[in-house]
Amino acid sequence: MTKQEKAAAILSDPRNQREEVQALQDTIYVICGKWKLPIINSLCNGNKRFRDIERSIPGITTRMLSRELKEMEANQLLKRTVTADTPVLVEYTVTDYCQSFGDIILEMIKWGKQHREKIRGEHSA
Amino acid sequence: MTKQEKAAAILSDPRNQREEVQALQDTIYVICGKWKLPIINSLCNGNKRFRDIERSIPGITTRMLSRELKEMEANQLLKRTVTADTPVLVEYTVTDYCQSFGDIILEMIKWGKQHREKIRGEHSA
DNA sequence: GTTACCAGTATCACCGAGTATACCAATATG
DNA sequence: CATATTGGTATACTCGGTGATACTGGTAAC
Repeated sequence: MTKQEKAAAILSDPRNQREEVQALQDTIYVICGKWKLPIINSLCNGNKRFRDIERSIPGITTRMLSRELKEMEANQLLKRTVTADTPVLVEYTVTDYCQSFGDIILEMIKWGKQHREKIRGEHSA
Repeated sequence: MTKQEKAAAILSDPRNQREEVQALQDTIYVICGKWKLPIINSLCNGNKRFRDIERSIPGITTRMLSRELKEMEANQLLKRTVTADTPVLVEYTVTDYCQSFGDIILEMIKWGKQHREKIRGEHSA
């Protein structure tokens, strides 16, 4: 069974749909919002400091970054570490738990690029 | 190169960050929203007619269904077919392209289930 | 001719996510 | 001293996704 066949099978099996849709909506709930995945992506790119993350995500405001970081920390998707030296240094890192998102992020990046190409190609055609 | 290595390589390449954020946000935009997945679910369950889909999704309004169907058609996630007979018959079906979303959906289902387990485990612990 | 179904549109309104902008306390540099 | 950076908060605002409700134009059965 190929991945595609498996996908097709799951998508067309009525008996599992409720559970599948529930799991999907759980995942969507966790990642929804405009900035959570870009933030995870930025952290995975090696950014740890608040301003570094902010600069690495075009268009985000300090307010939204602050809010999202707080919420994601509460959801155990990332860890906030303060080194008590002066000047105070704050570092954000993704948790192991968050790393399990890696596969999804890659698939979504892949799909997003393909999609952009596809839609653009057909508009110009 | 393993999947993990590939992931690490992609996630740690700073040059592609803007493009990746864009791709991510595109994908998020396409699947987020309250009704898109339930609609795909309904279509996969065999519903094709507007009123059938509407009835199969508790709480959706004709307005939202209409809007979402239009948008998803524009994103080529589904196809709208009109048989010109009287009375006019309109049928919606998911496209092959929508099936290409399968990989992401599978990853998200997998993660959602894991997440549910994790949360449950921690609350009972 | 009244009621009901189909495939939608049209208006009005709410509300929360997201934006813009300014500000704060601390540290550092010159 | 002035200015800049870090790690954020506070306040006010906008905007679009969503909801509620009503309506249209056609077909059809009773």
